[in-house]
Amino acid sequence: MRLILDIQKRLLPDLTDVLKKRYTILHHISTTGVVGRRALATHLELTERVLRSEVDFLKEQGLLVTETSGMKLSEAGRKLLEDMEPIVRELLGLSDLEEKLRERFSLRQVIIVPGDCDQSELAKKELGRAGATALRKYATKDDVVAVAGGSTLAEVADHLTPSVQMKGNVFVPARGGLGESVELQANSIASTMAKKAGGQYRLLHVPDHLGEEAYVSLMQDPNILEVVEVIRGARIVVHGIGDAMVMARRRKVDRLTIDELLGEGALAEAFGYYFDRDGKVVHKMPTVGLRLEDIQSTEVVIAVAGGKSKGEAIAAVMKFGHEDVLVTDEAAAAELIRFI
Amino acid sequence: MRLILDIQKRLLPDLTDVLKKRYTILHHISTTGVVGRRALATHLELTERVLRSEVDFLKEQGLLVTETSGMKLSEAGRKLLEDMEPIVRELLGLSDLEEKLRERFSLRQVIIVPGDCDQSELAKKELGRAGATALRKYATKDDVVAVAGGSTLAEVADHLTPSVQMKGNVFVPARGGLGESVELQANSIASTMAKKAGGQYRLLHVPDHLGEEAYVSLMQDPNILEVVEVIRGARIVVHGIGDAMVMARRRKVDRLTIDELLGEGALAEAFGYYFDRDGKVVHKMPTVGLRLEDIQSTEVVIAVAGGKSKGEAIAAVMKFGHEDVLVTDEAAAAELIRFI
DNA sequence: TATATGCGGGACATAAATGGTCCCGATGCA
DNA sequence: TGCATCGGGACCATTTATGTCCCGCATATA
Repeated sequence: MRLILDIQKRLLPDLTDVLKKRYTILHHISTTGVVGRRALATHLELTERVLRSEVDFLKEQGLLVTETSGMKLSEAGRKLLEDMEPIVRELLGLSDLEEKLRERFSLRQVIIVPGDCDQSELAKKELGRAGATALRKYATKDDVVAVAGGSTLAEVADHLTPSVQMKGNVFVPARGGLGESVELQANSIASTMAKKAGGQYRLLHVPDHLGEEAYVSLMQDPNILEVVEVIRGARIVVHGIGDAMVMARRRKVDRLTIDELLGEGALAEAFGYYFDRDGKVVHKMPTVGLRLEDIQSTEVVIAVAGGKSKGEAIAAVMKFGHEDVLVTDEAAAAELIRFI
Repeated sequence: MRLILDIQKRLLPDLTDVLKKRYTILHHISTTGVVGRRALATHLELTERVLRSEVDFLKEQGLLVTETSGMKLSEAGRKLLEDMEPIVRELLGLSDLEEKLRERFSLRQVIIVPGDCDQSELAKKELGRAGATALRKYATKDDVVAVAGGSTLAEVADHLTPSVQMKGNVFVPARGGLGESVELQANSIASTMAKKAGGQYRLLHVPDHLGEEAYVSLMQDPNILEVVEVIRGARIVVHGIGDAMVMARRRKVDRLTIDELLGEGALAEAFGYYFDRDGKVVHKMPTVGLRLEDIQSTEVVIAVAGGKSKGEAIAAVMKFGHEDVLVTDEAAAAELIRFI
C-alpha cells in the first residue's frame, strides 16, 4: 500500500492535497450530521466557492445528498469514509509530520521525502530533487541566491531545471572556503546551479582559516569586495546541515580549534557556523561572505539535509530559529521529532 | 490494493485518467527508447501542447530526460514504470478479466496486455514482452524449452532478456516445418531465444509434409533422432495460436487437405495440430517433433496469441485443455469471454 | 561541406476552468 | 410573521490549459 501511494504521489503530486481535502469535507459532514455550506466553509477554512465545487463533485459521486436543511452523507459516503481511513492515515503520515515540524520550528514549509539518505543513494537524490523544487518555488525574478557547499547541495544543484522565474538569478557561494573537494565547494555548486537553472553566477575564491591580517587585505580587493556585497544582499540562502565534528575534520581545522568546538558543545554546522544543541552559535569559520546578521535578515533560508544520523544536527540548526524552509527525509524527520 | 484504487476511482476520477495518460506516455517512450515530441504526440493522439505539458511535468519529476535527439526515460522513470504496472493493470480492469478466464479454462495464469494486436504493432510488441516475462517466470535452471513458430513467437523471442534462471536452458523447435518464411520458423525463433536469453539451442531441419517413407528414414538419422529426443523431454512449451485456414495456406498444404480440414471443422492451429471449435484435435501436420502425448505431459505450456480476430481460435485451443498459461491482449480476451 | 530533417523550447492569442462574491427564493424555527 | 440559514443561480476577474507557429540547434545525409 505504501508503494502504491508513493508511486501515485510521484505521478500525481497534488493527489494528496485533493484527497485530503475531500476526505476532510466528508469527515466533517459526518461528524456534524447535517450542515450548511457556509458554516462548513467557515469551519474548514475554505472559501464558499471552493467548497461548493467540491460538494457538487461529491454529490455527483453519490457520496452526499443535499436537502433544504443542509448536506449530509449518503450511505455510500459513510462507507467510503470508513474504508479510506487507513489510506488517509498513511497518506497523511508524512504530511502530518511536516506540519508538526513546521509548527514547532515556526517554519514556512517543511518537505519530507520518503526514505533515509544514510541508507540509500536514491533517497539522497530524491532529497536533492525536493530541494531543487523548493528553491524553484521560492525563487522570483532577478534574485540573488547564496548557496553553501556539501554533497546534499550538490544533489540539489544537479536536479535544478531551467525555469522562467529563475532566469535572471545570480548564484553565489554563501561563504569562502576551499577546503573541501572541489565538486562539493560552494563555488562549484553555485556555478552548477546557475548553469542548470539558466542564471548567472559570481564566485568567491577565498580560503578557510583566514587570519585577521589576511582578512583585512582581502577585503580591500575590489573584486572580492564586490562579490561579498552581492552575497550579503542575497534574498535566498540554500544550505545543508552537517555534523560539527565531521565538518571540522573535513575542513582540516587544527587540533586546538577542534578542542574548542568540543568544549563549546558544537553539534551542528551550517553555512560556516557551528551550533550547539540549543541552536546557539558557538563558533564560526574564519572566512568572508554571509554573516550571521545577513542570514537573519534573508527573506528565504532553505535548509536541505537528511539521513537518520543528522537528525540531532538538524534539530540544533532549526532551534537557531532563522530558517524558513526545511527539506529533509523521513528518517531525519523521525529523529527530529524526538528532539522537540 | 483493489480497495485503495476503487476508493481513488470514486474520489478522484479525473486523476485516474491523468495517471493513465502519464503512464501511457512513459510506457510509449520506454518502448521506443528515444522519441521526439511530435512523433510521440501523433502516436498517442494527443496534441503537441498537451503532450508538452505532460512531458514538462514528467521531466520535473525526474522521470524522463530530454536530449537534443529526443526524450528518453531516466533510471527513475524506468523503475517507476515497472513498479506501476500492476496498478495500471488493475485500473484498466484487466485483472478481473484475467481471473475470469483463468478460472474458466482452469489455467495457472492468464496475462492480458492492453490493446489489440490486429490494430497496433505496439500492442503486438507488448504481447511479446509479456510472453517473454511469463517464460522467464516459469523457467528454471537447465530446462528444455520447445518453441513453435509464427510472428507472435518472434516477438516473444525479441523481448527475451538474459536471466540467471534461464542460463543453462536449451531451446528447441517444437516440431519440424520449413514452410514459413525463415524468420518466423521455429528454428530461427529457438536460436534467437537462446541468444537473447543466454542459453543453448538445438535445431531440427525437417520439412513439412513428410510422407511415411521419408519419416522412417529421417528417424534413423542419429542426429535428428537425438534432437527429437530432447524435444520430447521439454519441460516448457511456448507456442502461438493461429487461424486454421490461414495457417494451412501459409504452409501451402494441398487442396485436398484443406478440404479435409474444412470438413472436419478445423478452426485453430497450434504447434502443428488443428483444433475444432470444441478443442478436439482434428488434424495434425505430418512432421516430426513434439507429439500430442508429449504436450499433455509437459509441465508448462504457454500460449501467446492476441488480436480480436483470433479470439475464437484461442477459445478452441483453450478448450483443448492442456494449456497452463495464456498470454493474450485485451481485444482477444474480450472476444474470448464471449465464447464461454 | 552544404543541406534537410527533426529535435526541444520560446512565444502568444485564446479558450476554459477556477475562484470570489453577491443575490434569490425556499424552508424551518421562534 | 420575522429572522436566520439553506442550496443554487449568476457574474466577473483571474488563472490555467491549450492550439499554433516559429526558432536555433544538433544530427544525419548527400
